[in-house]
Amino acid sequence: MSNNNLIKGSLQTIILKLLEENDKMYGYEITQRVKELTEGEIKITEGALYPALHKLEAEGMLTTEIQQVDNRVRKYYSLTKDGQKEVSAKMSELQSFVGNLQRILDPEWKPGLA
Amino acid sequence: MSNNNLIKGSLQTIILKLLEENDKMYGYEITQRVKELTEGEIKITEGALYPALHKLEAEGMLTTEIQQVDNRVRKYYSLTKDGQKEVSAKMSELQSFVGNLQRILDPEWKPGLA
DNA sequence: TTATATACATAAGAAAGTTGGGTATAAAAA
DNA sequence: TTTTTATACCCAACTTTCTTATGTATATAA
Repeated sequence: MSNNNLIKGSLQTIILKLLEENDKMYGYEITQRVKELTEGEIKITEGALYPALHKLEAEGMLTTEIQQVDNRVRKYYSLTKDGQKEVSAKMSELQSFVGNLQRILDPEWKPGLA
Repeated sequence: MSNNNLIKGSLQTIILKLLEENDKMYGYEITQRVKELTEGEIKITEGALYPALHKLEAEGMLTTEIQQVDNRVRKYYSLTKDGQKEVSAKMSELQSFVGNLQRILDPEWKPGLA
C-alpha cells in the first residue's frame, strides 16, 4: 500500500473479498482493481501483495493455477472451501472493528445512521 | 489492541482524538475509556499504549504533567499545538482510508448512505 | 492472604507492511 | 533505436506497530 500506514491486517480481507466476487484473479489484476475502486488512493505494493498471497495459499485459503497469456505467465488464485468460510469471518471482524472505531472517534455516531 | 490485528496505526489517532475531547487524560484512563466506548470489544494493551504515548510525546504532539492522587502517580497527557493540528490530519486520513475500504469491500456502498 | 484494580514501564518477539532490488516480455515514446 | 512504461512474477533488508510477558508499587475486595 502507499501513503497508508493504516491497513495492516486488512490486506488479507481485501484479497479474500475480491476473490469471492471475481472467482479467479491474478496478482497484478488485484493491484489494478484496488487502484480502480479507490480512484488511485490505495495502491497495493507488490512487496505486500505477493507475500500475502503466498501466505494465504500456504494456509489453504487459496489455490493457484498458472496460465500462459501472450507469452506471459499469469498465476491465478481462487478461494478454497476454507477460503470461502474465511471471507465471512474476516469481513465481520473488520466490520465490527470499523464500527468500534466509529464509536471511539465519533461519539455522535450510531450504526445505520450514515 | 486485543483480539484485533486490524488497522495498525489507528491507535495514535484514537489517543489524539480522545485527548482532543477530554483535554487531559492519563494512560490507564484511556484504556478504560476505549473499553467503555466499545463495550469491552477493544482492549488497548499497555504494551501498545505506553510506547505510543511516549512516541507522540517525543514527536512533540503531547505534553505531560505528573499528579499525585491517593499516593498513586498519574501521568496526564494533553495535546500541544502541533498535536491539535495532527488530530485533524490523522482523522481525515483514517476517514478516507475507511471510505476506500468500503469502496473495495462493499461495491454497493455510497458515502453517506449508512 | 491472595486476587483484583489502579497506575506506571520495558523488552523480546511476531506480523505485516515499505523500499528497493531482480527477471522477463511487449508496446509506446523519445 | 534506445529508453521508458506497462504487464507480470518474485525476494530480501528493514521498519513500524503490535502481542506477550514481565516488573514495580499502592489500595481494596474476596
